[in-house]
Amino acid sequence: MRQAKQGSAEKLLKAAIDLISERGYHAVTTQEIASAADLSEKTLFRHFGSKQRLLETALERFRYAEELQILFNEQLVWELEADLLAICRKYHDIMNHDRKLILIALKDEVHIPGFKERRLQNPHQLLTLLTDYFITMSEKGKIVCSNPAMQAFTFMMAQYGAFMNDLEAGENYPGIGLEQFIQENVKVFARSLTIQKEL
Amino acid sequence: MRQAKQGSAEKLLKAAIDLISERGYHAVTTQEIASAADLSEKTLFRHFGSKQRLLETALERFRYAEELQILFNEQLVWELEADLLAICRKYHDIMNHDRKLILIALKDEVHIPGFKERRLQNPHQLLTLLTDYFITMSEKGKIVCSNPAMQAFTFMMAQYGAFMNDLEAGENYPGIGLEQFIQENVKVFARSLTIQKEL
DNA sequence: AATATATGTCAGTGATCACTGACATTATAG
DNA sequence: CTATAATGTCAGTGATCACTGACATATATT
Repeated sequence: MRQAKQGSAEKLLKAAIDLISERGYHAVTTQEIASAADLSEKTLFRHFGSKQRLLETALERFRYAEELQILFNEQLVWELEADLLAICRKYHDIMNHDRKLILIALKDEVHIPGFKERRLQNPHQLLTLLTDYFITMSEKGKIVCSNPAMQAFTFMMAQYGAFMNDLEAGENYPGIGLEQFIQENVKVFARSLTIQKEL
Repeated sequence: MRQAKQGSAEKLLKAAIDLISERGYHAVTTQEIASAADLSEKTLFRHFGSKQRLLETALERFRYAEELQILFNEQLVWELEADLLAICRKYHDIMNHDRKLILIALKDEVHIPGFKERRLQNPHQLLTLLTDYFITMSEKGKIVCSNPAMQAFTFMMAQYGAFMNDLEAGENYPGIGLEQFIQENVKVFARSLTIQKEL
């Protein structure tokens, strides 16, 4: 029955993430989590010892930032619009993967040590990589970029806003989809960075 | 003792907002709220009847969108960069005023009817007003704007992202302040909208 | 002084919840 | 067949929490 144990723990973790991300830690009972996993409450406590420990274990599933590194190391073509598009898509990809965990962190009724730091690792890394990208592009003479760090941040914030908007309510703004937004935003940035300022 | 009653209800509402926005509805007890307001738990229940009703009353404090309307009606000078700056500042002003309520809504462990709608009223209105502004500016020949609604949305998302970033953790990104971000973002947009696309 | 109003104290109720111990069941592995 | 591991059932325990009723107190108005 070894695979049975594995399966049970997984089911419990998934149920916990699903329920807690929707309704919050304190609003979900251990009984509910166990039922959602088709297991008894007893099994939950045998596996994790406490409700808090269950959540902590669940949060360790948070995705790390390697994918982003790979993208920047290998998949860029040094053509502004194409690269920004690729970066955007990877960003939303990663964020969507962690969707429910981000929701839990947002509600954050429970303090889990080190979790906030891990959550922030991705955006921080993206900021660094994007800043370096802008600098290099600037050196290559392909863009005009007076303040790379700030412009990288600005670009990131737009993505973050769109993600949060989508996360919170799905369709707050009828007729405006994420993909459309990404394309428009990339265009705005590309246009702004590829021309001389002449006011 | 009429002003005393007024004062007590206010104190309770403020305490409720403060505590619940920080730790969530279920994590805060009525006892704590009462103590924070320097009143007895009994007084809380005499005023509001239930914990839920207390929160509902507190959330009715949500600011309405008149200020935004006034800004667009009276305070624009039809000069892109100046207007975008003014709009940004007013936006963050309003959002910051509702900061704690937005946090509560984000955690949203309690379903309060009609609250989500009220919360979304502001951004929706801003989107409409900003779109109209872009259209008019385009007609005046002051900007080149192919897709006003989408570009207004894009501009808004950047502001929203920056606000949420600030809301969540204050100083996630050392050395980058909100005001700097606003200025840079306005520049990026202004540059993108004031030139011909020539790719 | 008399009345009304806002608040406090205190002791308690009933519900819920995280968590436990004792014991039974099922399945698998050796 | 037997030992072991995973799960279930059931009946709890102790703590916490929203909420209440009875009664007292303080203050202000008339």
